[in-house]
Amino acid sequence: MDLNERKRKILQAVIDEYIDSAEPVGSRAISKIEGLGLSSATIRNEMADLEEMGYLIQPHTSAGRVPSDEGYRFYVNSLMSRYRIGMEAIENLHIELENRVNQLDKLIKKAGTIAAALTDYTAFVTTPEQSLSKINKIDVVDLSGDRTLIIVVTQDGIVRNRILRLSLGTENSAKLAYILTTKLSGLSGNEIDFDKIKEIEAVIRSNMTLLPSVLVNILNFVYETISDLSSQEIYIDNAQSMLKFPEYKDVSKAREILGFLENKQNLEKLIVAGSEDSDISVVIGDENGVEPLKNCSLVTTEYSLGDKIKGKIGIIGPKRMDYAKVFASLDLISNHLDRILNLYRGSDG
Amino acid sequence: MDLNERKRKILQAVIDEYIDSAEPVGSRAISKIEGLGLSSATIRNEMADLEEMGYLIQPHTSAGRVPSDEGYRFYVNSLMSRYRIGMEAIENLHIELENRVNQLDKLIKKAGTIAAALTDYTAFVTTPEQSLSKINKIDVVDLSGDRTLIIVVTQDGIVRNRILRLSLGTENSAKLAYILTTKLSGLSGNEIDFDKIKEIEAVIRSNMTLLPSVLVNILNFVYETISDLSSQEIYIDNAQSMLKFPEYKDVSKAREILGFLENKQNLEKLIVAGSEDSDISVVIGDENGVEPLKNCSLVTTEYSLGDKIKGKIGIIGPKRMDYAKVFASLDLISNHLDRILNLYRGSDG
DNA sequence: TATTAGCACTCTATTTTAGTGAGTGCTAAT
DNA sequence: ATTAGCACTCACTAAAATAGAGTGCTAATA
Repeated sequence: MDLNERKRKILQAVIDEYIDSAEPVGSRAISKIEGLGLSSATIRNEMADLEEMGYLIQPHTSAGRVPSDEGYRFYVNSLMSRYRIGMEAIENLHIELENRVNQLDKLIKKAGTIAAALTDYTAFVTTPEQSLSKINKIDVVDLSGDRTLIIVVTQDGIVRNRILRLSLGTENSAKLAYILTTKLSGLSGNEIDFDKIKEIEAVIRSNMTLLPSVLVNILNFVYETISDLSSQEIYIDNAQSMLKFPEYKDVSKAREILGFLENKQNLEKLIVAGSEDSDISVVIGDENGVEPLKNCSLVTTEYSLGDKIKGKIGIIGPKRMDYAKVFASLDLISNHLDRILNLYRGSDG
Repeated sequence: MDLNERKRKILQAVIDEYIDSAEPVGSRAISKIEGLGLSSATIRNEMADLEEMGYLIQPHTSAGRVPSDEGYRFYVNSLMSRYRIGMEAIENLHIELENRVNQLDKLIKKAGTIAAALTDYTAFVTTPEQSLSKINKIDVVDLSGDRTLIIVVTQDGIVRNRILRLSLGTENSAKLAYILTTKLSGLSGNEIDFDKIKEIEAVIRSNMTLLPSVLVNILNFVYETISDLSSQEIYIDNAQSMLKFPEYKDVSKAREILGFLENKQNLEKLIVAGSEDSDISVVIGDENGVEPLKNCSLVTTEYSLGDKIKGKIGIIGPKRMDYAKVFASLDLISNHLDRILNLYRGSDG
């Protein structure tokens, strides 16, 4: 069923107003808005229609209207006006991000912080999913105190390391590093399987003398360290901003949400839920399927590092969040991030 | 001024009770406690004395008593009874920490999580302060897309890296790595000064042909990466537990605290404040000098990695926290952490 | 026919009032 | 020195009164 122009305008006005005030919106407030020129009585009739259509909800008989999830959905898809981010903010973003460009993890984290600052909502970022990242080099360093450090470097500049509790000696370490690098470089984490490991084992056997138990130990560690490549971190920023919304003035609700956000597993579930193939994905209320966040919305977008390696950045906030602003901010940041990350890969900067 | 045995018992009872209930404690409640055998009237007299001495406070005329900061201080220093942690919890701790032993950062983080779980308060951990950590090796890796990765490894197994946006080629990278390692290994971050850098510059000049601007760039990056060694991370765990205490049922207060805890600079200030030379340090209320946390207490202890490299682990909670439990938990964890970290350095594990 | 003014009605939120009870300090008795 | 007894204080709660925002419906109007 289609909405005529007037109904659209009214719906938009109601949602805009509700996003601003968090209070049920009455007909009088809408009738006062410039450019409509309708009396409150007319608005009342229209609002009754919009309620019947499922876009608005009346909390109780003598209250104003509040948008339903469908209302928000319609608003996001077809109604809301674009938000323009100030030049100053863009300038700042530029400076802040450029500053960090030489430390990947910190860059990602910073992007989250900026998203939070720009929107004033809770932001999250995931580190890039690196299971497709190709190995560039493996280093083995002999440490003091009978420990050996294994370092895996990918072509994208990701570094992962683990400490092995045994000593190989400098020479053996170097030899091992050479063998591992030769056999594994150019491969991505998920191309390394049991056969590959067996192959490496054979090469090591024929070039070095190691106790079998030590060898198994080493291979295990190498495998684990490579597996680390596909482990994603999720950072949350500005979580406490949730507390400022009247919808969570009930501390127990706030606690539920913050507790949820503090747990990495929960976030993983949530962020998967937020996946869609469009550029920016919006999950409104119940759609995320996560009980504690049923009154929250989730806006997510992707950034990419190289060809296939992608991470996510997004905003979590109350359903009545300022979608336009959030969209604009995420768009800006993810584009910026893409550009910076690709500068890396392109010509010298 | 000294407290007689009876006053001490009463003060302890009042604080124990208040820690439990968060409500002002009345004379009747104390008189009912086993083993004292005093009427409420007597208790009232004693409590009036304790108030005069500054250990208790009466929120208003007809209310019970609440401990003052001095009261807590006395309680912590001389009154409270020891807390015994269950065998099961110790067992768990053991398992959880052993599991992580091969990834230093994650181990530290995990220790914080366990501290939070054990006490049910907010925990923090700092990564070890590494400015005294000696450099073991410096690696230079030529990446795809005209980028070069510089990796610094310390003898303790700390790895720091940065990406440099220019290409040196494989051969030059190897040469550079060799020179840097030779010149810098065995030195700690704060032993590397301008003269040292000049010295390295000369060596590179005479062994490699690089554009002067490129060379400066490289040296800069090496220096920055080494400086990273002394940058400490601070992790917070279970922050949202603050919300469950009645003292923060006012959301705006809770927000103030959580906002404070989310900011790294704030934490740094706070944790410095928590420094004392004793084994476990306790900062009660105002003592920390930080406005938003004036109703919180801070219990901090140190763990050490190697000889001089130390980090901190601690608990933040309401002033009426269960100090005995927190002490016992931190003690347990820091000892455990020390043991694990020293296993690393001692003989094979 | 679409819009609007007017009005009775509904329901929440705020303020007011009264009442309850935990706790105190003081005094006098033990 | 301790305690029973009592008058008094003050926060908290429940109930009652009030205010006010908003609705739906009807009848008048353009």
